[in-house]
Amino acid sequence: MRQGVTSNDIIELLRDAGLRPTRQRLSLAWQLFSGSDRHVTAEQLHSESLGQGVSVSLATVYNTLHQFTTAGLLRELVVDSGRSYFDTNISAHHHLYFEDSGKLRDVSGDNIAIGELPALPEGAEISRIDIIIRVKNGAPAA
Amino acid sequence: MRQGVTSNDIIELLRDAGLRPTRQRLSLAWQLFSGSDRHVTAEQLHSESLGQGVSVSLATVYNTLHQFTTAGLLRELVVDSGRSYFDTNISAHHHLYFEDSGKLRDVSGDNIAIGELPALPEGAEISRIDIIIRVKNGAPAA
DNA sequence: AGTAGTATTTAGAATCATTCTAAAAAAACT
DNA sequence: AGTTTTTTTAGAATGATTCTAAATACTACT
Repeated sequence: MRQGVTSNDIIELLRDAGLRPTRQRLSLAWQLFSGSDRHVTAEQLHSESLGQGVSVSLATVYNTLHQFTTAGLLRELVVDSGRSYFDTNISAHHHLYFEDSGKLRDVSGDNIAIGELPALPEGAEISRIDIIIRVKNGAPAA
Repeated sequence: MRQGVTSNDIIELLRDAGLRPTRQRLSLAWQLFSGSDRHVTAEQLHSESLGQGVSVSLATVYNTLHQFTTAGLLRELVVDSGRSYFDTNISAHHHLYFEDSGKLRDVSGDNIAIGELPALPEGAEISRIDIIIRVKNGAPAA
């Protein structure tokens, strides 16, 4: 998300999503949306909050991440079994996953073309296409 | 995998993987590799075994699935957070995931073209590309 | 501002898939 | 048969996540 985000922008973001601007939601939204795009786990976001002196419970972090996801502000990413990442970049794109470090990096959606798919059953609808390029031996370039 | 698999084929499969043909490995390998391709979870395979009167512990099912995966007989699939699927089809292909039912279906790798990727860091290597097409409202066609 | 009513947060318990542990059982080797 | 090595196992442990029910914070209304 763009730079120069104000706290009013964050309040509005929440209001538009139908979520009351509580202390904890404001703080979490600020962490997620005021800088550049991020990929975070619930645990990460939680300890980041505590580190900044903002007290939020882990349960609230989970609740909030799911609310943001439902509101379309985040995209949930399943990359390895056992933990979920949340991506603040909700535009069409894919991921490079560094297996050694557990880090993720975005890949533009333009680089990948999907050809014809098998016919889907009656009434079925594609909700999303996830592409994960798994990389070993190497950390993401800064 | 092809039809007409004999128990000798299964024994050889295990031997080639450097795994002793124990009662439980034979039984699990038979369930996995004697018919057509499958996508299973550890729990599924475990209760299937019990249902057939073959007693195997859940720990052994997990161990065996991982051994088979390491030996290249299976491919582990992460499709939703919290559980792993194992796919007996190890050729290049992708997946249709039916979110409602949790069922998976193979999609030929030919239908998807990957264009140019961002340069990978020094020494990094692509270990796998996973493509999951998530479908809602609809079960897989028989 | 005060208060009623609803939404949110929270600590801690509960859950679920998975992994670990250390002991028992099975297989292989001599 | 006896010894060594591998495998299996029950049950405990782990770790991420969800649930629960009580406490707290927001909002709207007077």
